[in-house]
Amino acid sequence: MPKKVNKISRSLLSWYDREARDLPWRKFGKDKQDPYKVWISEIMLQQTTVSAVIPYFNAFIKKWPTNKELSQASLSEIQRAWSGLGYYSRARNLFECSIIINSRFNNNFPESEKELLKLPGIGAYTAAAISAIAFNNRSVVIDGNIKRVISRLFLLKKPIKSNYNEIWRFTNLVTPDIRVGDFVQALMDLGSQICKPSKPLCESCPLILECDARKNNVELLIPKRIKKNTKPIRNGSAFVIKNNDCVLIYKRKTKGLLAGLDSFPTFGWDNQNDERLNFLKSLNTNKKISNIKHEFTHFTLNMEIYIIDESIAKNLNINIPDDFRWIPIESIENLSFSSLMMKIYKSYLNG
DNA sequence: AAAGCGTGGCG
DNA sequence: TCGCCAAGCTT
Repeated sequence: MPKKVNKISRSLLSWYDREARDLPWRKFGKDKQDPYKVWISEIMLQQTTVSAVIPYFNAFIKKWPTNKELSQASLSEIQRAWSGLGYYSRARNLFECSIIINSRFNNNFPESEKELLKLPGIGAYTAAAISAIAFNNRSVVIDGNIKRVISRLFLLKKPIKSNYNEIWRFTNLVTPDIRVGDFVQALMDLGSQICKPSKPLCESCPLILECDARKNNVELLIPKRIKKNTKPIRNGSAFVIKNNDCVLIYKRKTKGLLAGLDSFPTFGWDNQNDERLNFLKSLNTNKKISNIKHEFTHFTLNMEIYIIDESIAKNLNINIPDDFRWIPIESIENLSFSSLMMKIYKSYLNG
């Protein structure tokens, strides 16, 4: 086993030296890692593809090159920079974390996994990843890719969801004492480029001779997958309410779905029971312009889009809450819109 | 501890 | 088309 373990880390690192992707947050060789950039990239990459992250990362770093500058930004600015990327609580936690790093750590990230784990938005994976990649500590890093790679290398048959301890033991076993940051990134690169879930490119894999799943011809059966339940369908209504070339916008509640983001007034789909939106019930909904379908992780949304133009709005006896804002149409791109809201806006433009 | 939380791409 | 998937965290 020690021989196999040694071979794995050496083969993988030499593969990484040849094949590593040149990603904007990566430094190679003797270049020093910037913990701030490692942190931003790791938060953005949570459940998010590399190709989706790259443009957001570049814009983000351009706007806030250091933690000091980020900590002096406003939450809404950061939410706007996050607009469209998804999982928006990440932006809120990122800001809170930035303030802590500024005020308590003088803008220097703590180097230990244990300290990193205490920070908002940083869980087991991210703490280990920052520790390994930014500071080259020998942390055991486990993400979705690594779970799959390790399960195949050692023929671990239990579903990865219920096999954390065993996967940790084997990952610990293969993690080298040097070049830890390169090693964990190599494992993740291998998982995403070669040891893919459905069509692994075993013939190109530097670890093909060490892989127990491959030896037994079961690489496609590992890790074992559990089929998900079918997604429920929800229905809702969204309202583009016009007044003098402005549209009515409000900020969503600070907890739950699309928390704290700007939004058109909507109704009936998100379990928020926001009493500020009660006035929508008295609106005439005869003027529907379109339907929109939008997929969330855990439900499918069918949204009906209505236009309420000023001639109609004027004659209605509605009380619009104080914290709603009339936003000029042309400055709508300055808002922190989710992709759903952007979809509604585009539907309105085409409607 | 299981559920909630986004989005866009892909086969 | 539509289910699956992608460098998880929080409660």
